[in-house]
Amino acid sequence: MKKKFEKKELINKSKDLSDWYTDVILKAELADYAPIRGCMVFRPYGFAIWENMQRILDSMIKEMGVSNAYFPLLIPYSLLKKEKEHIKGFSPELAVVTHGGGKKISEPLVIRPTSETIIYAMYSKWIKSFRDLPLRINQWCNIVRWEKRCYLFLRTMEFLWQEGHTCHRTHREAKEEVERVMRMYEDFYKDFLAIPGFLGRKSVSEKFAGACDTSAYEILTPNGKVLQACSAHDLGQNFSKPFKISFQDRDGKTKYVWQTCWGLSTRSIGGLIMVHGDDQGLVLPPKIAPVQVIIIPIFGKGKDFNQKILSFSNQIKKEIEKKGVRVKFDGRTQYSPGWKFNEWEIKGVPLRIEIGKDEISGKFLTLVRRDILNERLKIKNEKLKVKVQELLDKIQDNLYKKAKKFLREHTHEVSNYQKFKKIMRQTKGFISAFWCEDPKCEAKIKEETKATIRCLPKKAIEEKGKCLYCLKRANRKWIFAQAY
RNA sequence: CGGGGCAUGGUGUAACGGUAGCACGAGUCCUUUGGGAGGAUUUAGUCCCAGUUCGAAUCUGGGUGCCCCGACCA
Repeated sequence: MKKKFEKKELINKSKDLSDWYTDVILKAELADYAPIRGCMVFRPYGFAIWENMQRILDSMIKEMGVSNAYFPLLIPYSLLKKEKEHIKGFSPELAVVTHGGGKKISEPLVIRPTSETIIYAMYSKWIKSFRDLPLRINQWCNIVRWEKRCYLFLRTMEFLWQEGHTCHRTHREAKEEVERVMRMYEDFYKDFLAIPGFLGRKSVSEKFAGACDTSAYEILTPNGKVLQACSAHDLGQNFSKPFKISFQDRDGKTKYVWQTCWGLSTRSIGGLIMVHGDDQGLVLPPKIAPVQVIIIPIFGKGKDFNQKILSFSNQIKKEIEKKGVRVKFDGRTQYSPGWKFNEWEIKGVPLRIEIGKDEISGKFLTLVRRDILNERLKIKNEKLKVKVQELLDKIQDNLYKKAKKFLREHTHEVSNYQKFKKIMRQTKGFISAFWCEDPKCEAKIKEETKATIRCLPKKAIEEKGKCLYCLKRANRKWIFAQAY
């Protein structure tokens, strides 16, 4: 049947990803533009996604033994200056407070672009002995970076994230921490957001300002560009020296601590939207969907009849709720069932239950999966509770498999630079290729193809090969892609 | 920040320098409800600041915001 779309018509995802992206965010009521350049408002539905992510990740962080704390939003400029690479990396995007209480203040205060400096100023006070180590703290907060070009969720001037900051007695311990955290992030992305990706180490030119080593999880979006989904940094002693975070070790000697920091931001919501969405709108993985099941009544003639529909729907809702499923009933009478179907499809609710005359008289229910829209499932009433959970699990699983398939189809092994250029011009995606690890080759490749080094995969092995660009000897295959 | 485009009710659009119109939405009432319901009725607008002009949505300058392409970034 031909649909006559008049309201909330979505732009085709495949036709124009970036228009679709903005459109679906506004129409699904995830977010809206704020009256401040580059800033966005998280609307309740969008914020609920973030709250679910926070809840899950927060418990994972705590399970690792890291505690939450909170540090100030404002950072004295002098503190921020202490680590040279760090200030150099961040100074172009700082928001600075110069006036307070109507007067110019003597030392400008910076709104945190990240909290290393303010946190480490405190750490130097708190750490005295090897017995104080490891010190592992996380904070959930907002960040401001004066970005030139903004994009809902993916790049806004203010964003929300968690940042973990740890101090260790040895470099080895710090490195282990980075690995542990990256494993946690990978699990989070795969198991909850259903997003596969590449985990690995950054090249020198791509690492965090002030880190000696950066690890990241890179995910693929439908247009072949990739997103850095989160990262963890081995800071070495780059910060502990200028910030004087030192301790007396067992041997009586004073040593500087070895540090790590790691973060995951609301950018991940942008990735989630892009990876799973389709022409009908959002498709949310059940594990993080604010509403997992939507019940839509199909009213008819007569008060008694509609009352029956209402009470039956309510009974179904309660039954499902008992199993801990997030379920909502849309009893609005001003909209037709068809209108509601479309509405909740845009919002990406994983499972829909329709309740009308057939359901209240029969012994079955009608269910529709968001990831397979053209199929109406008939479920026996008594099997509902089991089936709902089973279907939610299947949807979660299916979304991951689909994304994984797309990732596999868009990951290429390439040894020839001409072919590399051709892929970057056409489908893009991830390219695995030998690189001699000379930044000059890296820069040239970027200039000529827009592809940058995303990471050296964790699973990479030592092999013999030739650099994609200069043909000199190379020992490892790196992952290239065009970044968002 | 460099290059390009755009800005009209809540949304999408129209109007030669001369009456701001249409559709959707929203409000009220009635009839409807298994894939974006219908009728009646009401409602609301030229992004901001200057300038040109008898007269500006329209022309000029500046600002702001959004989109696209570059540089930067989680």
